Amino acid sequence: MARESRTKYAVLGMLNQGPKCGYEIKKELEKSSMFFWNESYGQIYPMLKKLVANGLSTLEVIERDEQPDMKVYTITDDGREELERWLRQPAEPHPIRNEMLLKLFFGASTSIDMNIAHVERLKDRLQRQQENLDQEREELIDEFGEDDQMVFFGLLTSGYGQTVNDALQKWCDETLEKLREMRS
Amino acid sequence: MARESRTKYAVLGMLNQGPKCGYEIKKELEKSSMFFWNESYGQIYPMLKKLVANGLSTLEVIERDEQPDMKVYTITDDGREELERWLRQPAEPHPIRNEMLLKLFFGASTSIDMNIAHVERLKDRLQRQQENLDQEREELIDEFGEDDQMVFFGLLTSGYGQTVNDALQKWCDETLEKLREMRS
DNA sequence: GGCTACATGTAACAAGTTACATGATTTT
DNA sequence: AAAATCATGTAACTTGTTACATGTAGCC
Repeated sequence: MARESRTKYAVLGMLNQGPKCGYEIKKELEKSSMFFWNESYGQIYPMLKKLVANGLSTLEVIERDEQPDMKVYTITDDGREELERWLRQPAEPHPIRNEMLLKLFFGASTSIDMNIAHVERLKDRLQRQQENLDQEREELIDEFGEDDQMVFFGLLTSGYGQTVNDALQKWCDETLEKLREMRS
Repeated sequence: MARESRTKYAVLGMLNQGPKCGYEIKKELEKSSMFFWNESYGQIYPMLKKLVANGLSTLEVIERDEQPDMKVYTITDDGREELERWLRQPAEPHPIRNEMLLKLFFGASTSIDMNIAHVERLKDRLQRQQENLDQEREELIDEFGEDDQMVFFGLLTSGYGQTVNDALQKWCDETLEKLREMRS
């Protein structure tokens, strides 16, 4: 996609939290509290190499016997500057694709039960996400305390997720009711 | 992206609402009430050609003097079957990328005012979207009435948007308050 | 014995955006 | 006179996913 990639900033931002290897970055992004971003290994590893080539990160190779080398990346001052420059820029809204809503929108072409099933699956996913979000919020506070700068912002984005999650669970319930009414 | 494309079903679904040309499909998808999906011309036009080649749509060329031909596509029974087969399949959650939240998450690396500006821009966008959503909901009901099958499902997806929009406006207000407290 | 976690990477491929080309008509 | 809307399309390009390759260590 010709849309300019944000992978660089996602990775720089992660490294700015502290030195990490590619695997750790991926693990972080897979947490429920990072619901708003994702990157694949196919993006992360080449980007890390590129960051070092451009002086935005340094690399320390940790050799471990019998296990593959671990590559720990550390952000440089230039890297931090690049990150901060991006942070000052307004965010561009990314186009959305929600398959569940697309199916529901065309729902007149299938049975009510099919539509109900789509909404129920969403509700299940929301409930699981909510539990994970709650758990990770607690872990975050336990580990760093509430006054930590990073925790403060983590709680803001986590709160966004919780807000949307709550609202959507209600929408699911209301929608399921309307669909069940339709059926009878 | 190796992830299987849903463009085919988005286009088929649109054609199922009635015969349309590529331009009209794009216009429909640009409406605020279609916030949950997007396609570019670069996807739509080649897909329409492919649908005809696969017998999922027929094509009628309307010649107009001095203006370029208009190509009106009509879904076939095979196309309708293909759409219905997809509607019966569970929806896969699409990965999300929200640049604004990524910036806020890394917010400790910039000034509070920058973070406030990000949230304020989101709030503006939400307000505009809300107005459009309200307007389009009214137009939909005025044009087809509340009992129409298509309208029923359109109102469900529109309601999803309104629910999230409401919740997010509240989140913006709360977040702005927290950020302003931080500043002092 | 098999599964999961740890750890790095790449190549092939698919998907999707943007910019361009073309040109009439309608609105501002 | 300029800008937007109507209308079709493609080529170049970027982005991003998936599948694969490789191997250890620890757990059930």
